[in-house]
Amino acid sequence: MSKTDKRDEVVRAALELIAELGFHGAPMAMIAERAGVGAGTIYRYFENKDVLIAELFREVEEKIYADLLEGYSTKNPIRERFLHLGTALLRYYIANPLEFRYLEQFYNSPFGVAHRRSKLLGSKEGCYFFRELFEEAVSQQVMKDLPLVLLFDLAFGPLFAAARDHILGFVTLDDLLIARIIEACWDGVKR
Amino acid sequence: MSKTDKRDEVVRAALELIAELGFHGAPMAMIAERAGVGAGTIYRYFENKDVLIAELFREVEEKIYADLLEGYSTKNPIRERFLHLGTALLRYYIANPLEFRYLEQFYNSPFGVAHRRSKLLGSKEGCYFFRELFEEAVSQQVMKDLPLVLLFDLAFGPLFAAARDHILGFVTLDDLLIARIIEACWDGVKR
Amino acid sequence: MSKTDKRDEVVRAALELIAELGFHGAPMAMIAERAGVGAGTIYRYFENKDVLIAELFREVEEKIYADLLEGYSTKNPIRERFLHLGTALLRYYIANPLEFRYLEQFYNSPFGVAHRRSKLLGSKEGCYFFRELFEEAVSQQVMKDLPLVLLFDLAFGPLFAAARDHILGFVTLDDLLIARIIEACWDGVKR
Amino acid sequence: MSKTDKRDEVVRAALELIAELGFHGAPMAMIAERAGVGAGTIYRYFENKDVLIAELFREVEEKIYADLLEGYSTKNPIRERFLHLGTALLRYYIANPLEFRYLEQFYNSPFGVAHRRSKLLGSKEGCYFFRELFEEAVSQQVMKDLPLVLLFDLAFGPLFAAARDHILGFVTLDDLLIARIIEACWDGVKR
DNA sequence: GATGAATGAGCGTTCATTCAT
DNA sequence: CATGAATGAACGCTCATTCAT
Repeated sequence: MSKTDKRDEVVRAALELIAELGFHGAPMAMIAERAGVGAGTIYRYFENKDVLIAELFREVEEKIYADLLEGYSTKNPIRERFLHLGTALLRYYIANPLEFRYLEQFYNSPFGVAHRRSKLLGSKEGCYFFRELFEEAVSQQVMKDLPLVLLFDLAFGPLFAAARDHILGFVTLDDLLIARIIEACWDGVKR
Repeated sequence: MSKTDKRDEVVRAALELIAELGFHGAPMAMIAERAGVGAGTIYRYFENKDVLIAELFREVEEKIYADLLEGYSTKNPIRERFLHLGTALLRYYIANPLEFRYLEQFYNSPFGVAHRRSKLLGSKEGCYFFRELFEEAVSQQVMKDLPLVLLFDLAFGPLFAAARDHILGFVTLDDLLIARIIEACWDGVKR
Repeated sequence: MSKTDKRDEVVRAALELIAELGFHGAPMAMIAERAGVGAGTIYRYFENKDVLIAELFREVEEKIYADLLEGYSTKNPIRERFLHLGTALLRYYIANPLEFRYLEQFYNSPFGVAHRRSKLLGSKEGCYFFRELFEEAVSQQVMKDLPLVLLFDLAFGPLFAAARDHILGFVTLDDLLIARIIEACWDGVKR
Repeated sequence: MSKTDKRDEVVRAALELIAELGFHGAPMAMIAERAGVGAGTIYRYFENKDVLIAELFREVEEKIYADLLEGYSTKNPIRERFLHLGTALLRYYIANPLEFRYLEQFYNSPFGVAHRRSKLLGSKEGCYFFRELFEEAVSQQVMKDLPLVLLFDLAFGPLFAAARDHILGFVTLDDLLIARIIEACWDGVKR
């Protein structure tokens, strides 16, 4: 097993266990066991548990952004771009329920609040395209004239909630439902 | 201090501390101290910490439902009823940030998932009026023809997100903004 | 067993084990076991291991100072007072080898250095009578005109070393030898 | 880097780090890094950490003895020889504070006790000249008629203490003070 | 009933040592 | 030979829960 393999196993195990059990339900020893490594090994790759959690978040976020941008073009009309991003995001969550539940854990924690704060205040790149799209949409009077934060809430609040309900088995989202949900999100933000 | 007083003090202390510090940041001993009772006393009223957490949730939920129903009449038009409930809920969250943050903690935990499951599958009363309203709205073709769960997501996802952003200081919601958010939620669910 | 009893048991166990095995050879769990209490119990009385170590030092020091001052009078001639203190100190160490070895551990550690520093710079009371005696002796030209620190080194360096050698069994100190050692210490500092 | 070079680098690094941080503050990995070798490499030269510690002590001691004997002649008068050795030793400590602090760590540890025991009981060579000098001094009635161990304590206890206080910055020893300290040590042991 | 001292399993983390490369 | 990634026992410490008072 190569060096990178061990690291990846730790990341995978942490994702699985934290998604299932939460940060506090997933002790380092359990993560190590699931990863098939010694407890001390984790600390070769991650300074401590917090760093592991933050790094795992970064990796998940990166994967998602890469996925969202596939086939995304700023030349398309705003509505189309919105539908593209929304659909891709919801699909991604549904296809990767562990990652989704991990994100839930992360956002709902001191890490998440700090992250959200720095993303809003500073110019945390990565999701620049969301901000770009929404600012353009507002300036062109295609979206409601509301603070960006609230537009995000209107657009992604339902999306996140729907993904969760699908993953928990409260509803089963097929292509049609996905499309209708994203349309409804658009209805919420559009002028 | 009467028996009921002690119990209430424990509930209040638990709400404050868990809202501020999370379940894991609020040890029983700390709750006891804040409540002004002995650590063992909590166990006279609540079998264990999980039960305290669940019971506290029940009380918060009850208070909220009572608040929402003030001035609510099933005789009013559907849209008006929706706006009433949404506005009241958002206002409640903003006015009671500790309770809101407690709910966040609760929903984002194994408790929350179990609770949501039992509410959807069984017919957990309490929020019957939401279900009534939405079912009526769907059957009268005023709302989109989507599963109830998704309509809830569309309606309350943004609301919850907006409340969180206000409480975290990312935006400041005044009466006008609140009205516009609830209108936007309506845009999301309406046909 | 009363509250104080447990605390005392912890102190006694810590003294024994640290004296025998050093700070690092005496884990908290071992101290707890020797004291006949649970591991967590120690933390009711001492915030952490460092505090336990420091507090234990304080108690030992206090006991020693009390012992030294028995029968000590500043009205006696300087030489007599010196012999009194030196003899009492050496006797104390010999009679309380665990405490002596604990002090050794303590002085030879970051704690000890910090303590020594604050004692020399600030006016850490407790051993004021040593300083008083030596300063008086210097000003009356009975002791060598050297910095106080060095006079302490000349007086107590041999004393400490002799106590250690007795405790380790390299020599057996009886009353006569004790007297001759203290005389020799006096020879070292006297003018 | 030759085999011997690596070994020497390990010894040097261990000296530095243990002197600064103590045995427990200087992990093998840290020593390896400072020495510029792999962690496993240390174990080629030293069976384990204890052996490294003991070996390092032996080397330091050897260096010191070599230094002391420079210009030392058994033909000189006893007092002069005493002053020579004492002065050279104190100067050595002051000029090599890392080695001094290492010795402190070593003496104050199970190693030190064992070493001292074997040196007194067996006839650990190396410092034979100290023993020779003192035995001669006693038999010629120049030194007090005390067990050898105690004479060592009287002579070197203050010396060691003074070196420590200089290194910790509690006093600054210049040539004059050094001379006076060694004189005072002589006062302590002389008849 | 009410208390809070006591408990000990369990946590995150370290580090001397090993061994495949 | 030399390496350093891997190990896992052991550490200091926390906290939900119990129970003698």
